[in-house]
Amino acid sequence: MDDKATKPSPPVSFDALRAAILERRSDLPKRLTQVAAYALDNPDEIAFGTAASIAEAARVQASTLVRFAQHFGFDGFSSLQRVFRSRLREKTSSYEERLRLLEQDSGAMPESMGILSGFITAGHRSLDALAKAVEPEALEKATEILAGARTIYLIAKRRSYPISAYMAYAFGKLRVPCIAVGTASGIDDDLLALAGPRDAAFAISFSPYASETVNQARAVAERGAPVISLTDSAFSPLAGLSAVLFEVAESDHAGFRSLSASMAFTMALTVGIAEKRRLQGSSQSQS
Amino acid sequence: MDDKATKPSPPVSFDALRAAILERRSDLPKRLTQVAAYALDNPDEIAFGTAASIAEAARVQASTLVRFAQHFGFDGFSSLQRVFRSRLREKTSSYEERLRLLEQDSGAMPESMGILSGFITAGHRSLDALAKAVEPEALEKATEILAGARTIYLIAKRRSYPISAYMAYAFGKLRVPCIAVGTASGIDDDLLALAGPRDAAFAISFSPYASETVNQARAVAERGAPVISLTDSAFSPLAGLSAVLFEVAESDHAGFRSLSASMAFTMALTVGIAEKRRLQGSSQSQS
DNA sequence: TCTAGTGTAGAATAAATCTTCCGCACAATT
DNA sequence: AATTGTGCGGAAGATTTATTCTACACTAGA
Repeated sequence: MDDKATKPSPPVSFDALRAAILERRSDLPKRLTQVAAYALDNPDEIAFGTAASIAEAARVQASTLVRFAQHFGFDGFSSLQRVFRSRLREKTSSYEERLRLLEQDSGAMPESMGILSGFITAGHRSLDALAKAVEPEALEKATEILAGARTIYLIAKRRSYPISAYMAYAFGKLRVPCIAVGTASGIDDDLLALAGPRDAAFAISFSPYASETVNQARAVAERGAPVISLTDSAFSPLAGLSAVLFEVAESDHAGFRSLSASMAFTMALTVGIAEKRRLQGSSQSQS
Repeated sequence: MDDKATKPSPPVSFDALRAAILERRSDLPKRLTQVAAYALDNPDEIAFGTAASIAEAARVQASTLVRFAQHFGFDGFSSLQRVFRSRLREKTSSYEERLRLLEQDSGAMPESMGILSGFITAGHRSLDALAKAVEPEALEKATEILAGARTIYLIAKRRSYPISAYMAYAFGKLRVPCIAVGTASGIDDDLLALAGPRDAAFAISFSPYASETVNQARAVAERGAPVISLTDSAFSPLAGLSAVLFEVAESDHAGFRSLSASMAFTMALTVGIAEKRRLQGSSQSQS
């Protein structure tokens, strides 16, 4: 009995399971075949539903589902369901797997390397999330607004400051007029007083939000200049006053974030703006 | 009692729920805000996890999740979870496809999105290269040297400056004494004159190498402080004077680099240093 | 036709999960 | 400074959910 019940092979990946099902499909009992067909046709249902609901949908008994799972070496239905869920999770992130290898043998490597691989993983994840989160229309609109601005005001403090610093550097190289607010000495308010409807601002603020950033962004907005914001949550206080808001959730490692995705995003924005200005600049004679 | 508990509006679509959360976020109690933020930032977790696991991840009590759900008119947590799950069903397989479509017919998508996906790709590549390029021994040694230093001098100009700015920020948070050289006004040389064998420096320079960075790094090295360097080529002028040299080739898109990998690397170094100092600090009584 | 064996359904059991409730703490208001 | 109200945490209770078990039905072979 035990040589039948004890399967040495509980497939861990969805693909492996799928292959196993297809292989043994022909010599499976009637109801189990039924389950197999349903499982392959409606994997999402299996992932989300309860045993009862799935059983009903597949016109089987709940216990049949358990038997099905056990036939393939699983502990029970729940274990099988886990495979179906993980499939949905990792639908987009093939990096997860690749980097899990790195994380695994982190026992052998020095701690510092473990930390590094953690940040690399977080970076990959962040970039994936970035790709998903950004709406093309929003990005296009933001680029347009900022490209059309006379002067671009960069507002960022603390953790976000390095990003604006890099933007300022790049804008300088690209000959796009911009002013980084809050670099030093309290002349910020005087600088912001120059802003008008023909200008625009780009504000960056991550979670603990610096009140100064918000205040300055608001000041600019009140002077009629559209504000484009980059933040890490829709809860950001910048949400209310922004013409366009980008939400980029930067993954963290051990509580620290590496700005990898934010950097990629802002560079794209920066280059996009410069590109658009180059095209506009030839027709409109605003040197 | 019933007019408070009986909300007429249990949002059925995820978007409606999201909107409702955003609208009422400001007048939500503390923990409920916490849940709201977590929910919007990690919708997948809510869809898959159990109340207990989600509660733990969001640092809340399980009962708070139920209260949260009820605040928005749901029957209980399960009803709310159903909304999150339905979202996943719809969006399933639309993410990656969308990006792939964008990459394929880049004529159809706005140019700005094409630039973004280019930078994202470059970022992934950079991170992969980083994982391969860094020698665990070198990283460990660098961490050790910098952790043992009395003061860490950060030397970076131009394109590298944002990186050192972020390091300075992180070091400040972690209470690691450091000095960012070259912030403003030409007192750099005076600052560097304070460096000695018990200190250490971290220099970053990418091509075209700023001569000032090299000079300052050399000055520190000559005063006996070991220099750790991050650069993009073994031919960097920093190569000769560095105790440890890291070579990280950042992929570019259209000639611009996004610092994604450099950021990940320096954050790993920063956190590694802080971690090591924390361990050392308990034995050595250097407050 | 009878018998042995395997598969299935449904109920009972066990486990996990969600929900409710109550005491406490904190904050705002008088 | 006292008081009232609201929010929170934790544990007990209720419900849903998965699993096991037993009796029955069907098929195949003699």
